[in-house]
Amino acid sequence: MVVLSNNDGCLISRSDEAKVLGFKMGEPYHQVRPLLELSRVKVFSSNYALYGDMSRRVVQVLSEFAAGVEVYSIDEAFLDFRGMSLLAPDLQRYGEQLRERVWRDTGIPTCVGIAPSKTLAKLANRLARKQKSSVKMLNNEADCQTALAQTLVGDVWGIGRRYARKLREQGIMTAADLAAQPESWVRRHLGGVVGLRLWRELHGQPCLEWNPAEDGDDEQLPPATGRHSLTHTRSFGRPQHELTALSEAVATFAARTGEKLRRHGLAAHLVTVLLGTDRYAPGIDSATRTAVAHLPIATDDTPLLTQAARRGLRRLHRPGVAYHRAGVLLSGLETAGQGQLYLFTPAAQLPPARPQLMAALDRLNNQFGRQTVRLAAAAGPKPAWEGWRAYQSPAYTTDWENLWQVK
DNA sequence: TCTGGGGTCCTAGGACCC
DNA sequence: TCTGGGGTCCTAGGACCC
Repeated sequence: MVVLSNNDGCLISRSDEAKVLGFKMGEPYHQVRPLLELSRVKVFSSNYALYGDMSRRVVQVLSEFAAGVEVYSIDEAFLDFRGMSLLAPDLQRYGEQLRERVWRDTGIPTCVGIAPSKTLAKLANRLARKQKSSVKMLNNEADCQTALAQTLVGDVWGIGRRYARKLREQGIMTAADLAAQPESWVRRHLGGVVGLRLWRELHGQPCLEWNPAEDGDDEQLPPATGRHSLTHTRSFGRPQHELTALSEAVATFAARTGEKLRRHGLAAHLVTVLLGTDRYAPGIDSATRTAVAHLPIATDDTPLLTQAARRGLRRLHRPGVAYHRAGVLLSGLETAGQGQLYLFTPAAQLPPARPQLMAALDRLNNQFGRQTVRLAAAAGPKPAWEGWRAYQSPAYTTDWENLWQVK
């Protein structure tokens, strides 16, 4: 079985059998499609509503096992065991219990890595998965050394393809080799302070921030370091030239960013529009061009965001150019309703804030489906630029139509 | 017809300011 | 030989993560 990226573009997830058959992560679907059919591999479009909901359920279980849970990605979380008085053997057992509970309540298999730093915990988790032991603990010098020696340098969290190659060229093959380098060398060759943090983390010295889940049924958490930006971008099903179509796309994307903003209780000062040509066309100085609009006061109001985004688009758009991708990026984020007051402009002249209207909009769209109510500037149900999703599985846990079927 | 999307952090050059 | 120094903003790009 394989799962495809948005627009059914690339292979982004593969079962063990598909891996054995030689299908690679990130391979373009259209290139391997005949081979997939020949091998009778089941193909699925990605289904983020389903994954998001299952992820939420797993996190719910995790939060019963530690005071602090940091949701790092859709399928990973850090648990804060500081201050817990469990001794090593009990900690191991605790990890196993956690895993059993997640399995029982969600049917999702997990692995647990326990270590003094995030980077070492990731490394331990990886070994747990490889060694089929499900829980791996690194709580003394000897175990850490063994684990580092068993890990290729490219498999360390924070070492990507480029750094891995560079390190290998220097004869640094394993995480242990990297940890053995002098600090100054690491600082010089591995992106400055970024590399330094990584190196210290490998030595069991926590250097990465603890960012607990913002979630918050009851907030007694440290100040949210929060996110700095929020985007919605899409590749088009086919290239778009016309300002009208692009404008509809950008308005639709702006509305999505507005929804995300309100869900997180944030407001944005800066609205960036991105417009991209064909990334794969040879020779063209392709790439993405951007335009930024500054809002006088931070807002989470969809009409204002849309207006700003469309203004930016008009500045970017060149007639006759084939655009393959567009997006809206919001930055300069702050907590909604806690913004700087405006000194010189009388309140009556400020852009209108319509929290109730936005709340009503979100309620309707949550209840009756995305885009049930939208701005006229946004695109209708089947826009020309929308891509494919040919093999979508049902979102059983979130889609009320499917819930009825299950009944 | 055809190659994902959402993030973070860091660096650099050009245009501009005083 | 020799060209000020300290800023900001904008845009772009490189590295990494999932």
